[in-house]
Amino acid sequence: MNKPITEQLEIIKRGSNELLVEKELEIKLITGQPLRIKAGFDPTAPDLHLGHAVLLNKLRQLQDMGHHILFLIGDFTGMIGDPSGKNSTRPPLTREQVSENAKSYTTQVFKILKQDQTEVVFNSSWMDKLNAADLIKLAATHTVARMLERDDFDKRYRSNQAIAIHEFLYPLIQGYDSVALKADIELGGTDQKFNLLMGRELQKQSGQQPQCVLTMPLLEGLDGVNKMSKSLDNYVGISESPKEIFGKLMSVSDQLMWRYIELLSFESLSTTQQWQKEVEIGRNPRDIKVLFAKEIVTRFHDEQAAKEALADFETRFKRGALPDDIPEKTIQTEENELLLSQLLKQTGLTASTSEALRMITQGGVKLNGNKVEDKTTKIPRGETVILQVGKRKFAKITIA
RNA sequence: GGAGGGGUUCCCGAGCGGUCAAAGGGAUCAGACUGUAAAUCUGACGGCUCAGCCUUCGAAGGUUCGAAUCCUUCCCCCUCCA
Repeated sequence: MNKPITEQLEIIKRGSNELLVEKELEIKLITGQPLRIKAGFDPTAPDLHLGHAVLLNKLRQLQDMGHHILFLIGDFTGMIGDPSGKNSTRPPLTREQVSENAKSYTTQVFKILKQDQTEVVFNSSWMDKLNAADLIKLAATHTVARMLERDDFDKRYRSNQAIAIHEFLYPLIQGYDSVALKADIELGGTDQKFNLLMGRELQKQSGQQPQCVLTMPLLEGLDGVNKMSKSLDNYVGISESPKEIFGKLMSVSDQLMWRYIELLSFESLSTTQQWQKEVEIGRNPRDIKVLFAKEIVTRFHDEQAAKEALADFETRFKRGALPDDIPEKTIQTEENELLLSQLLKQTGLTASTSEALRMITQGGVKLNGNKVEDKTTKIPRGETVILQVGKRKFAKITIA
C-alpha cells in the first residue's frame, strides 16, 4: 500500500493485456484511497475455472495493495445472456437458476479473494428499479453504428448472423453498472473491452470520473484453441478434485503448457524462463508440467493433495496400475447372466450399448484386468468384477 | 408489404431422387507408440435384442418402387427493396 506509485502500476500491469488510461489510474492511486474495483461475472457458469482464476488472481493482487473489490454477479444481465464471444443468442436463465448459480459462485471465489475486502453485489438490485422509460433513456445514449463497432457484433453482422436487439442492451447495462457502483477500475477479459469502455462513457455522462479499464488475457481451454469455458467442456474447475485438476493439467499439450504457466503460475519470471531453457536443452517437458500441476493443486487444495495426485497419476499412467478409489456399484438383474455390453451401459461406463460394443471391438475394455475380445461376453449373476474402459474409467461392479 | 437466399448428425460444413447413417474439418473417444491424459500414427464417432434391424437431415403432410434431395403448408434465420 505504501509502495511508490510506479511500482504499484507495474504490479497492476504485470500479466495484463491492456490498461486504459494509465495516467488516470496514476492520479487515482496518488490519493492513497482504496479504489473501488469492479469485476463482473456471468451467472450462467457456476463452476469457476482457471480462466476465471487469471482475473481473480489479479483482483487478489489489488486487494493485497489495499483496494476494495466489487464482485458483481450479473444476475440481471444473466437473463439477457452475454453475447460476448458467442456466435448466437443465449437462452435466458430463470430467476431461480440465476440465484442458485450465484450462491455457488460466492462459495468458490474466496478460495482466491479475501473475504473482508470483497463486496458481492448483484446488478438486479439497481436494474430492477429502472423502468421502461429509464431503459429507453439509457438506450438513447448510443447509436447502432457505435454498437456495431464491437468486434463480435461486427463479425456476426457481416457474416449474416442474427443479433437480437436486446443484445445491444448488454453493454449499456454493464456500463450502467459502473455508474451505479461508482467504479474506479473495471477488470475483464480482452473480449470485454468494448463493454468496459462503455462504463467510462456512461460515467462521464453522469458526471463521474470515468473508470480505468484493465483487460486480462483469455486463457485457452484444454483444447488449446477456444477460450476456456464450461460450455465447451475444456476447462479445469478450481473446485475439482486434486486428481482431476492434476490429470487435466497433465493433458495440456507441451506447447500450451507455457501459456498456462505464464498466466497462472506464481513462480517468478526468472524461474519460468529457466524452465524454458532447460526444456530447450533436453529436459522432459513433462517434468515442468508436473511442477506446474502440483503448484495449482496445492493452491486450490494443499501440498499433501498435490503429492497424492502425482503419485496416483504415476501409478495409473506410468505403470498402468488400478487407482485405489474405484467406484463400486451394484447392478440388479432378473437374468442369470448379463451381457458385458449391457453392463457397461447400465453402469454408465459407456453412454450406450453401441458405444460399449465399439469399445470392445477397439480393444478398450478390460474385465478384471484382461482385455475383452469377445463382444458376446456374459457375466453371471453373483459375480463381482472390475471393469475398465479406456485409461480413465473404472468401476467395481457386483451383479445381484 | 415485395423479391431472393438459407435451416444437415456435438460444432463448422458438403450433399440436392437411389450407391446416404449422410464427404471434409474440428471436438471427442479407443488403440499403437511414448516422455504424459504431450506430440505423432491408426481407427471409431445415431440407437438397438449389432454381420440384422430401427430412428435421423427445421416441423407437419404429399408425390415416388425409393426423398436430406421434388411438391404443399407452417416455424425460424439472413440479404436487398419499401
